Amino acid sequence: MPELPEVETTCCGIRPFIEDQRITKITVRNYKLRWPIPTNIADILTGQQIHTVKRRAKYLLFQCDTGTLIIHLGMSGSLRILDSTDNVEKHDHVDIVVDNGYVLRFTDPRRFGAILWTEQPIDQYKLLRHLGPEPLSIDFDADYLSQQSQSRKTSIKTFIMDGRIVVGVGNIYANEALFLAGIHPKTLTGKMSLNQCEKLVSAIKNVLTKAIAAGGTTLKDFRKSDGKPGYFAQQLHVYGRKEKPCSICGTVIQHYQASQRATYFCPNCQRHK
DNA sequence: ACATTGACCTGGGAGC
DNA sequence: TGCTCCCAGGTCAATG
Repeated sequence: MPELPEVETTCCGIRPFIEDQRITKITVRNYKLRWPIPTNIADILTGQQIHTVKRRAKYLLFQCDTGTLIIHLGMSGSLRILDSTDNVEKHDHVDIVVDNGYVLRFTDPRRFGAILWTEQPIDQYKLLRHLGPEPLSIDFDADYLSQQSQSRKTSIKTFIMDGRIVVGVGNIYANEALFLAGIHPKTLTGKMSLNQCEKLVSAIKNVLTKAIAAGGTTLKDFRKSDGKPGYFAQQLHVYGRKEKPCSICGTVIQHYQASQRATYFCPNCQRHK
């Protein structure tokens, strides 16, 4: 589910309640996520202080005294701040209680999420080591995208969803960014002009920034840390709009499957070049 | 080295 | 009402 804007929204939402707090209790109700939660996680973390709460790609990173707690929301995960551990529901897998009394609760129906622990420097950790630049950083620009795209042989949509190229762009925002840039999703990366790369980089930064401002996109499961949905779904131009008219030109939005991912585009606004 | 596919899970909606 | 099938925001690991 959550792409960069949803993870960023979560990060900013929980930070004021969690940063600088000490962990007083951890309850794990189900250890089986994408990878098993370390069985000794409560022993390791109880009593440790959380110094910072940060986001890298779609990972949430909690820098503690002796290492980093890593949380990924997978497809259906969310983290909420609660003021008690009451009303535990079916998919509420983990509670982290801190000494101001608040509870950070991890909920994830599909259990594609992950909760891990490492004592390594975080950028050397296996899952983060090969990640590309943050899309909202100055390192992600048209020259970079153009340079990376030359040697590769795949579609531009697959390319911008590859975390080794740029992080945080999932299926929703890949569709939206290509629409905003006027680029057909099947365009081969090697055929991208520098001008197209410029348009695409701006479109990615633009759509992610606006989605963060709206609190992310809630299609189904995503909840902000206060339990409310994000409102960016109202601003989607193509994602999920199969057979509806394009909001710009009225042409019917087309749809196809590409490596098991739904792809949506306007055949008029996004012509093959 | 790169590109593609399968796998991991649950729940909701469509269609019969 | 109930069953079956298909689909969903991610991404690693295995395969070609």
